[in-house]
Amino acid sequence: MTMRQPKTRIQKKNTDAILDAALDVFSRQGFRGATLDQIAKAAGLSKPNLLYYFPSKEAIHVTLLSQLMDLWLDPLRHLDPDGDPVKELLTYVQRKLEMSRDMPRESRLFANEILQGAPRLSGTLGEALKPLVDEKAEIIAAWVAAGKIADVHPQHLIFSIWSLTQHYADFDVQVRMLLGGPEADPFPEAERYLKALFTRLLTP
Amino acid sequence: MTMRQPKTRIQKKNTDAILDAALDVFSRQGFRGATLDQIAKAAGLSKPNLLYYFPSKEAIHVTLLSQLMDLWLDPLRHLDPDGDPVKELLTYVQRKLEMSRDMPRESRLFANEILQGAPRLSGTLGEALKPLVDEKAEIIAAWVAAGKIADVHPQHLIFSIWSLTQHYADFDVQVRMLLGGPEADPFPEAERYLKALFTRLLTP
DNA sequence: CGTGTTCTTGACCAGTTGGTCAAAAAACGA
DNA sequence: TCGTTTTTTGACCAACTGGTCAAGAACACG
Repeated sequence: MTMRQPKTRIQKKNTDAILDAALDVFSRQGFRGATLDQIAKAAGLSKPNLLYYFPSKEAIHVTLLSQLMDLWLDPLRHLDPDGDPVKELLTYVQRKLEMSRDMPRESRLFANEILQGAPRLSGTLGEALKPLVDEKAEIIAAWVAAGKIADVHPQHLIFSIWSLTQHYADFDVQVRMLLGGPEADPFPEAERYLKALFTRLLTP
Repeated sequence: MTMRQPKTRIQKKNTDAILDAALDVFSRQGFRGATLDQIAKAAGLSKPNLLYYFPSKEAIHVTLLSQLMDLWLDPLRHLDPDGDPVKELLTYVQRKLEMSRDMPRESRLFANEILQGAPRLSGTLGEALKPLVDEKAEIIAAWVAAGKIADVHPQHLIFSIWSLTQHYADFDVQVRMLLGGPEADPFPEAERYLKALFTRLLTP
């Protein structure tokens, strides 16, 4: 697997299977807790075959994380300084909540990495995340200054959106248990709750 | 180490050192990612000596978790149905935030366990956590019914308190990076922000 | 077809893992 | 003090870890 760009059908199929399986395993076990055997088994490949497509366990993890960062920050990028402030923020909350519902593994992968001190992510965090958050924090600060939303600390507002939405993915086991069984879907009520919360918080 | 109750000075000192070291390691690496060698080194003991005090790696982890649950739920137990509702809840928020500040390792240990699907905790979760949360959710529901706080979903309110406060421990690396450097203490501003948030959310 | 390339795998390796054990070293108690 | 108990450890083990390699199987294509 020295070639980079030209992917045959087989290459595409297998790298996808590997990354999907690795997402399963890494998101549950963390980097150190995951094993190549688990990933290989989940991908339906042999271990040497994994290492034909990726040079190392770490390479799989890094690939996963860098793909994730883009996806993960996308909703924040869409925060429009010219839109209606409260509506913009509520839309952001909802998008993030949908991501927790539809991509819980990605959320847990990210959480695991941060919990461990972000050893493989601190670079990206400073280069991709920080500038974006700074930029959006300024927009929020401008909204506050203009009296269009209530007086809130921009960064902490962003933290609260992240924590409240990602909680439903990362602590999913706990949430479902406390709401009385795995059959019930927590998300419709979560959406209502968060919408009310941020409406009351932000409306001037 | 067959005797259970009668702890000599040495036993107390060493089991404490082991549990403290294990908390460090488990909270960062998760159960599978942690090794007995890491724990032993951090505790200043040899690996066989660890296993003189605890029968297995899992036993150390289980001991930590069961000790933690008690501590962790303590602030919620203090929620007083006869107190002033908003004040009671704000006090709970503040206690939880203080725990994130003063016991971040415990918070991360818990987060790690839940992230992994709570394999070693699902029992305790159902037996200790669920009844307590059910009880306190009823108190909150009664406050809502009496019009003493705004109309919020009790369980989701509790989730939001947990997620918002624990975020400052679990995602500490990210928080500090985005606030501009590890030197600044995020907690004073976090306290102000959360107090305002829950005041606006709960005041009828 | 045939042949060159891509893909797959069984066997293997060195380092690490959780855990054992017997014997030595400390600490204790009379 | 000396014998007993508690504590500590070096040597060791089988299972597992990430990773290698050479050889075979499947595929592409003229």
